Amino acid sequence: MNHQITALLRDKGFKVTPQRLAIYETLCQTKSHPSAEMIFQQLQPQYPTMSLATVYKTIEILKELGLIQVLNVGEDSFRYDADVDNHPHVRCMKCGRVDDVMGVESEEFIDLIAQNTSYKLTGQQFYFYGICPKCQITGTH
Amino acid sequence: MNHQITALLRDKGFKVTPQRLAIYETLCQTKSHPSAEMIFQQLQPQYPTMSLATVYKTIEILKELGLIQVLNVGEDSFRYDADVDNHPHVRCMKCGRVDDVMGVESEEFIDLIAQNTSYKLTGQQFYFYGICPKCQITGTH
DNA sequence: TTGCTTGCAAAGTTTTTGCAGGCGC
DNA sequence: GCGCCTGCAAAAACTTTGCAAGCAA
Repeated sequence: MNHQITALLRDKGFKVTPQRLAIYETLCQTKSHPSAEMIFQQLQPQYPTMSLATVYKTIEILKELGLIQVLNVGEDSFRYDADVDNHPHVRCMKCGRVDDVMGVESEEFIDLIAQNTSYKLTGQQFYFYGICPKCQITGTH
Repeated sequence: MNHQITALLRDKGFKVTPQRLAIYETLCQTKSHPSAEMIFQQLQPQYPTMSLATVYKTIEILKELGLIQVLNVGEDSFRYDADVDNHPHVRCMKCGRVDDVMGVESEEFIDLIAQNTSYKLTGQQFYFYGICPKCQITGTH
C-alpha cells in the first residue's frame, strides 16, 4: 500500500504538515485501532507540543479523504483504522483490545440483508465480542 | 411478550418504582431505538420531575437484567432496544432513524467468523447504513 | 505574503457520581 | 423504619470550537 497522503492533502486544498503525516503514519503502522487519546499518547515523545485538538482535527480530515474508517466498538470513545477495507472487527470483553477478522467474504450476508430491508444500503459495520486468546489463557479480569 | 419486569426487579434486589416501569414501558412500546435523552424527553409530560440521571441509572439496571440491549450506531450517543433478540439494525444517513432488520438468519455468517478468529466469541452487532424509504422519495437533506 | 494550521483554553455533549431527602417494602 | 432510590448539581470523559501566533506554499 502506497501512502499518497501528501498529494491527496494538496489536491483537496489541505496543507501538508508534520502533525498530519505523523498521525496518519501512526495509524498505518498499527493494528491496534487506537482512539484519539491513544494516538495522542503515542506521539507525545516525538511531538511533545502536539495537542489533542490537532489529533481530532486531523482525524476529521483523514475521514473526509477516505483514508481512515471510524469504529464504534461499544466504548465511550471512537477508534480509528487506516485499513479502509470494510472487514469485521472483534473486541475482547476482558482487556478491551480490538482485532481485525480477515478473510471472511460477507457479500452473501449483505445481499441477504438488502433483501430484507426497504433501505437503500450504502455500508455496514460488523462488530463481534468475545475473549481474546491471551485472556482465555490468563483468565484475568 | 409478557413484561416480567416487576418480579425480575424484586428477584434481583432492586426496588420497583414508577420511573423504572415507565422507562422500560417506553422502550417496549417503541421501535425507534431511543437514546437516553429521547427517553427523557418522551417521559417529560407524564413525569415532569424525572431527571436524566435516573434514566441512565435505570438503563444500567435494565441492561444488567438483560431486558434491553445497547446499540452503538455510530452517533455520539447510545441507543437502546427492548427487543433483546440479536437482530441487525440499519440507520438512515439522512434523517438518522434506526430500524430493525428482521427475518435474517445470521448463524451461518457468525460461524464463518468464528472459524476466522482466535477469539472465543460471545456476541455480535450488525450495523447497516443507507437511506430509508422516506428519504429516498423526498430527497431531503 | 496569504491564509490555512497549530495549540492552548474554553465550551459543548454525553454519561457518571455524590449526597440529602423520599419512598418501596 | 430501614435502606435503596430519586433528583439535583457537580464532575468526568470525550470531542469541538475560538482565537492568536506560526508555518506551508
